[in-house]
Amino acid sequence: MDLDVLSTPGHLISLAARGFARLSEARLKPLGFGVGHLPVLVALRDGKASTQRDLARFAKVEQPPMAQMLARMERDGLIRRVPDPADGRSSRITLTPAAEARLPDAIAVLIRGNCDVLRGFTDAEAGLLAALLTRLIANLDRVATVEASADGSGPNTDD
Amino acid sequence: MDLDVLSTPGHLISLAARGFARLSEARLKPLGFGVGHLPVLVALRDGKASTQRDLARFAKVEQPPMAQMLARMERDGLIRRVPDPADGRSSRITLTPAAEARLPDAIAVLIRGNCDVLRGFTDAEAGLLAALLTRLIANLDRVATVEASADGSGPNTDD
DNA sequence: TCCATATATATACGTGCATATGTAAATGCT
DNA sequence: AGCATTTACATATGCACGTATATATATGGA
Repeated sequence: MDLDVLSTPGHLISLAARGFARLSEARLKPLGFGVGHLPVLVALRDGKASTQRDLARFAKVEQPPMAQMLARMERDGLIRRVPDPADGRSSRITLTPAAEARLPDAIAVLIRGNCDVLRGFTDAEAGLLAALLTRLIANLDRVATVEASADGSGPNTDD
Repeated sequence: MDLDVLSTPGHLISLAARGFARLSEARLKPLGFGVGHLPVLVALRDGKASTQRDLARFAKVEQPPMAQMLARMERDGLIRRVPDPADGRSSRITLTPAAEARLPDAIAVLIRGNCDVLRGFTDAEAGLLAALLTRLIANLDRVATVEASADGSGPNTDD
């Protein structure tokens, strides 16, 4: 039961994620993007979100990290923020033309990375991996919800 | 080809890794451990490594992050460092009794997390996921090696 | 209308990871 | 032996992520 811990899906996923992030980061850097930018860029381009809050939800990160990322992306000329005329607390976020122009290349880079990493996989195997991961993520979300409602911060644990 | 990027194994793996890390972090915190500590703890307990360099290699992280983690682990009473009498540059790193005593609980926590996350998976599916991830990681290592030798820092790109 | 609450964002701080670079000890070659 | 190189580690800096908390604007109920 000892070495086993480092052979579990949990640890393998962590290794895979760090490796893939490192690879993608290196390839995206020449384009002026980072790996974490992509959900934001895609959401903005597709109109799936335009506020910090919605972007955080879309990317499944907390609000402060999203705020920091948006600050860096604004600093680097990838996005613009204009105060929302209807809500003094909020800003509408838009892609800059430069970011939009380079986005297809960034997506292509990530697609290529996926192909590289799935070398030797049949289409069925690649699909199976995605399906298994999707189920695992669903379990993760479920467990996170349960833990959150049982961590003492919620008023009713007997829902 | 647009929404697709966020449905690729690369992105799914990233999501799964963050979710699993968050879950494990929350569960390990009461034991005084962090997720990243486990490879170090296991390697030290099993005698797989005892220097900073070997620990970094074992955990597959770079040397500076490992140095920082060891500094925090030493600060938190998980490890001790004694100067290597045979090599003035190096230190031998050992687990403290307290850390060793709590390690089995930490491993149990991670095993449980894996079980939670694999809920609904057959043994065959869990094994398949691990096998696919292992192959993916091998591809990742291969690509990383190729990119490293082609990034301009090497003297000969025509090996 | 006014105040309590909810919401959107900002800030502070800690961790994990990366790269780039500095320092000191060991090693090797002449 | 002496000096260049390699090695082990330390430090500086930056990004991504998390929690905890502050601030400002909306909003809703008495």
